[in-house]
Amino acid sequence: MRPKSITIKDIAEQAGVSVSTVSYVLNGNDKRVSLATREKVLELIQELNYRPNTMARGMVKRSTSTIGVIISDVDNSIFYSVIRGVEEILRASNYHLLLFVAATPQEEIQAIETLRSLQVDGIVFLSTTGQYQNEHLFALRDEKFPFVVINRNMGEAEVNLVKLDGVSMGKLATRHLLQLGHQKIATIAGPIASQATLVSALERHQGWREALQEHNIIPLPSWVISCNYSYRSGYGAIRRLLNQTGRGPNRPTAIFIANDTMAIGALCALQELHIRVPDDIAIVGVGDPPHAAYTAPPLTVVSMPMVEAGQVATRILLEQLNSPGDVQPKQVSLAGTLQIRVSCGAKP
Amino acid sequence: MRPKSITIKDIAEQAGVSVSTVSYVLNGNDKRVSLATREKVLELIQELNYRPNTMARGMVKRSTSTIGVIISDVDNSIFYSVIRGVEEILRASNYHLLLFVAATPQEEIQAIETLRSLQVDGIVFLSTTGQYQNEHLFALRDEKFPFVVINRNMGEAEVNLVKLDGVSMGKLATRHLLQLGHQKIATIAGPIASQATLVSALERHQGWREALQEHNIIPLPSWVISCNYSYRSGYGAIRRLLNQTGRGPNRPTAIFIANDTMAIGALCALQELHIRVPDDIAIVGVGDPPHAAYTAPPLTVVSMPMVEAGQVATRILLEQLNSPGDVQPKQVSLAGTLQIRVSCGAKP
DNA sequence: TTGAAAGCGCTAACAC
DNA sequence: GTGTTAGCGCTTTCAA
Repeated sequence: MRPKSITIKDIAEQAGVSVSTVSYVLNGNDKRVSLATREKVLELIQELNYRPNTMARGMVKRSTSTIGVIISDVDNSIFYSVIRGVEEILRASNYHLLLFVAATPQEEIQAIETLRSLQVDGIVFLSTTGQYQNEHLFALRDEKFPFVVINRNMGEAEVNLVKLDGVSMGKLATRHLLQLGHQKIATIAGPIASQATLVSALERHQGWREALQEHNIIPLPSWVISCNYSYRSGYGAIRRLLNQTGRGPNRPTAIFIANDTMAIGALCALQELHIRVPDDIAIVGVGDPPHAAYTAPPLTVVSMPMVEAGQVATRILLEQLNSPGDVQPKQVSLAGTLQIRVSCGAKP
Repeated sequence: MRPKSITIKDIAEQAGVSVSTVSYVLNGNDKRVSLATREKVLELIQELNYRPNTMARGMVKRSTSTIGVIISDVDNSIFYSVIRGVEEILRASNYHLLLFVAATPQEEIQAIETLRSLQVDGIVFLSTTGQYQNEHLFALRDEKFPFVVINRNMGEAEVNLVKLDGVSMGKLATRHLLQLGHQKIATIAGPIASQATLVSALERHQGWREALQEHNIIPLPSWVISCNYSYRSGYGAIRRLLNQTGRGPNRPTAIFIANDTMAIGALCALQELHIRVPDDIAIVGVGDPPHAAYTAPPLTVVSMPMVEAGQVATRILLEQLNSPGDVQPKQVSLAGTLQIRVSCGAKP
């Protein structure tokens, strides 16, 4: 219980006017108030260092200018990129950001409840990857509670959605390799064949395949190593790949690696085997953590526009909040950008 | 303006009781309410999916169970570590986190105002590094508004403060080198001599010096390169160092580098010069970003307990919030931890 | 141009 | 045990 602070009533009394008058000047209902009173009130506000109580205002306006952000994982550099985007837009619109971390569906449900208790105007969901339960999101939608989802597989559901287009990323990366003259392009894929198949992995893999197709290249089965996005799996993938392809003519001259973590693992394995990158083999990854520029050699990657994802999602949300009637759910797909560094041998 | 939701009044009517009764069961004033009514009320709450309005409650209780976190920079991996710590503790206490980014003093002042308008119960300030204006924090303190500051130079001011002990970090790192038998230990320092001198840099440097002293080693002036914490400066420092020391007996066999970014720059420069790490020269840094484990070779560093910093800060704040009278400001100093990897040649 | 008063959803002192 | 009621700080209709 913090101490009683100075209120609209205080300044009304001191100014010798009614609270409604003060409220008018506070809310820029300027035409209603005479210049004289307005000035007096403004002065008092300054002097007494009055600070409007957003909550009290929120009670009557039934809006807090606050939106909740629920993230599934703090330990991921994509988070702060997204948060940055969200924060930027929110700040520009005088909205505020209530941050929750929810690693499990139960926690997420709890976070939603709490956020709604706190009367947030909307929610942004940010998922890193993985499977999700979505029933509670469908419930939100049915209640017409405004929210938008970033990077989450919602099936065919009609909700506001910002997705990162894995197909185009895989394609972009692979095309780069093709343009550099590579023909035998292997891939270290994410979970595309296990019980824990991920849409992102499937999409990126598909992009690789399509790019090859564009050049009429039929990939050998031995060029594909299916992993699980982890460092270790990327590390191990190199030996598996080399074993499968042998040293003969089937040996790939380049590898498309479906995420950054595996790419760094692969880099390490290659170094241990004294296989030089990019001289002996070219490497391109997906995802651009801050350190990708500082690996040895610096990784060429397709970076994901996470800041933009945060921005777009937030804009969609605010737009909906400021639209009177029902709004059609928006779905936005964001493509990646090639960051040419050293690991493919191209000049940046 | 979101739609009117179901309120305590609704459920009171349906249950045929008064709002206060509902309020009693809501607030666990259980002894007051007969089992029968309580059950009925609880049932209705379930059924109607009633969700208490935290703001309305906050108005009367004059507490929102929300604390603000103001960070100076999103693009920093220490940020999410701290946030994680803060969030953990808050969640465990049923507090909520309102996040603001404020890169300049003006933005910070603005953020504080907004946060107070939002009636947060307290504020955690997280600074990455750099100079700060502190007047507005002193003002906060004078108003007895609860807050705690992480990693910020507050002079002698008596405020809640969590600091990262740079001296012990420098000492820890340098001692490791000494224990490995190094005698000629150079340092790439942060800004210790420029117009933008940083306390953290001074402290870490001091730690280096003290560790050498413990072994009665008098460092040569040529062993010290003063930089600015940036990648580029770390990169450039290597040539400067080598030029200063020459190839003779003064040439150091190890370097203590005052932050991770410079360490990675140095690593890169050394690689280009074909100086092997750790064989030709050992490297130890301060600060442990996620990728330090994946550099070539993996960096041995003194890591800073940022998650813990967030936890400690939050605990201090919550403690103060739950103490009736005035509380003595707490100052906590956190030491680093040695993460032994490859760049010093020691076995992990 | 200004003010009185109702009400936003909830808590808690007090009365019954 | 339960209800009445006075706020918490603010906005906004309606009347003056």
